[in-house]
Amino acid sequence: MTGIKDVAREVEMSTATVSRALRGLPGVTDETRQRVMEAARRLGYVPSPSAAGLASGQTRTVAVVVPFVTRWFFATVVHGAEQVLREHGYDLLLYNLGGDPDARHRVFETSLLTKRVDAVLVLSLTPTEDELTRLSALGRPVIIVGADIPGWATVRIDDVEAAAAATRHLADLGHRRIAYIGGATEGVLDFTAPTARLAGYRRTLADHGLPHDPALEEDGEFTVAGGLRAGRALLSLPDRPTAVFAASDEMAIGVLRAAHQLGLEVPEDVSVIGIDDHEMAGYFDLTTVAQSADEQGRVAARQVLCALDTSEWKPEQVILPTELLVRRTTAPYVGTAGR
Amino acid sequence: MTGIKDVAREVEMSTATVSRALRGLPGVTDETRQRVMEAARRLGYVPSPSAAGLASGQTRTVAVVVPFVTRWFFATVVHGAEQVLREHGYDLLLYNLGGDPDARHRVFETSLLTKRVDAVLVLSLTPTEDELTRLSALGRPVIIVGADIPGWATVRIDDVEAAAAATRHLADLGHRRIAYIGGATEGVLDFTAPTARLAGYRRTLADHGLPHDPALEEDGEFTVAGGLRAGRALLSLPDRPTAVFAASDEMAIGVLRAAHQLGLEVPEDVSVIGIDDHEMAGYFDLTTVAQSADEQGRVAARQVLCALDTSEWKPEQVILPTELLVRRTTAPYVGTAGR
DNA sequence: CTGAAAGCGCTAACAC
DNA sequence: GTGTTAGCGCTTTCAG
Repeated sequence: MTGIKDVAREVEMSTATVSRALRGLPGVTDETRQRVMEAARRLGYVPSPSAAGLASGQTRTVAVVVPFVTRWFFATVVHGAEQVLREHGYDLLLYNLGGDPDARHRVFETSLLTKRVDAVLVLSLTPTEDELTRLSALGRPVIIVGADIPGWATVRIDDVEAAAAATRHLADLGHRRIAYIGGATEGVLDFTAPTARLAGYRRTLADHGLPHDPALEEDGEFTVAGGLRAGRALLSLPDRPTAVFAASDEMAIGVLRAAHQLGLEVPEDVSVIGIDDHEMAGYFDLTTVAQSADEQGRVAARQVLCALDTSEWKPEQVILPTELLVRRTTAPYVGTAGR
Repeated sequence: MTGIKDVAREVEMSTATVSRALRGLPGVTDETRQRVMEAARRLGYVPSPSAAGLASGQTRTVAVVVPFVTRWFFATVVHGAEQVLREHGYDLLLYNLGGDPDARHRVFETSLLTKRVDAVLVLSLTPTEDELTRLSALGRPVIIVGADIPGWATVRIDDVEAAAAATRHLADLGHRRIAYIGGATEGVLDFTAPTARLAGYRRTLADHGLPHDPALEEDGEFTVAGGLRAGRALLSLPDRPTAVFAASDEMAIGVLRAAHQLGLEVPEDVSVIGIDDHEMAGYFDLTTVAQSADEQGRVAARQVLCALDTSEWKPEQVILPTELLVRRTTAPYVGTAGR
């Protein structure tokens, strides 16, 4: 394997100069740099990240901890982050918890992260106190995406407001029995979004003077399957809701399916709205409160890069905008006469 | 940062012994190992992968090159692979091409892979001759998932047979005008699956003595959007097909949507079948030829591990089974009377 | 079973 | 601008 030494010998210079030239550091003549690059290319020089890492203490790698890569939101954030990291020469180490409580434990516990990455991106999880301690112990920038953890650098949307916007849309259409499908507000894999969205829903109901009926709140586990189940339960109610707000598009799609199975028309019999603007939302004409997962990934990655080359970096909370996208699964409430 | 030296000093032994003990190598008394482990834990010792990598030449990291993390199949394969790799102490470096031709070029061209990973997993791409050369030049195990590259280690399904099974199912139901929606058989990101599936479709048509109508073959780009577009085109034909075989569930879902938009009932007016058993397939009652992406990821990861600790490893081609899952989007052809 | 010592390939002060 | 010189923190012969 040809190393930096070989290149140095080839151009009859010291390895230090070669190293500087190759990395684009100042203090090297343009001509020298040219010769070095040329020689490196000719010799087929390939740098050793291990050696560089050992010597410099920087791995040019960032860890991304994700609950489930298979979920649209997470995959998309990873996609966005990878894009800008790669662009800046950083590699992305994927830690997929996959719903396995042990995996989560292992990742944080045995800090495999240490000495392996320059920074960490945590997606949507609410780290426990203990995990936060370990994360700060890393002494490296940590950016949290999709969760609101006070005091930490986060990139997310305003979940309360997103849910409020969805609920408001339904209320403005005249709906009075508005159901909510969310997710567990605690558990092994806990997120802050479910709690915030539920709060936004309830607050809006109150704001509009609408009664709060606990029977209209269901857990849809943030999956299509869960949304289908919850939707079926809700829409089979004797006094069923005329509108359903699902806290994610995947659950909303499940509700659409549930309505179909029960022979209900959307939006004639029931309005449905989600959150996300999932890639499939458009094909279902699903009205939703759009957020850009991609952008959240990119912004988070930029935060990482910024943290990495700003000596005195301080955690920042950035909130990305959401937008109500009215498509065709929501319609004005027309009373029972409309059916 | 406490290193191996600190642990050595603590137990009053050489770093060599500590290293051996920590890695579970033979030639260390049980008692010594106990003391070392204990001391390491107490001191909060964290190994440095860079140092270990530099000294041993092994990074305990495998690269996974994926066309689009956001696509169900790829995300699921990654999920499966990550699971077994992590279990065996390997990290997963994600290279997401994201449809960017430059990205692809960069990943293979500037062999960032070298000296950085112990093995490479390539998902679905058909590497070019040049890329294959570079891959072999790595001198490391390379496993290809979801593509048929003769001479290389691959893990995949029999795409020809999967497509044949789907087509056969439709033909057996009495359909004679069976459309096919696939993907480009060449391009920047080219896969072998589209070609194989098209072949399976055509072959089965011929086997059943059904005419081959080029007008019934559309490109759906393997996305819901593409499937919707292709489905709309196909189902708007004057003499429209009575059944549509989409080479992926995502496209099939697009077709379902197209049918709905055109006011056609599935399966009464048109039968639809896909391939994958995508997580959403069940909710659409989509008949499909199931493949386990998860399992392909796991098997591929096991191949990697095997290759890594078998000195004389030879590439193996493993083909995983598929299964026709008849749900409710396909039905017997009942002639025009049925409409 | 354990230890000594020589690197692995590069970076970073510090000289010149 | 460029060279010299120490390491970075491990693993790995080779001795004992």
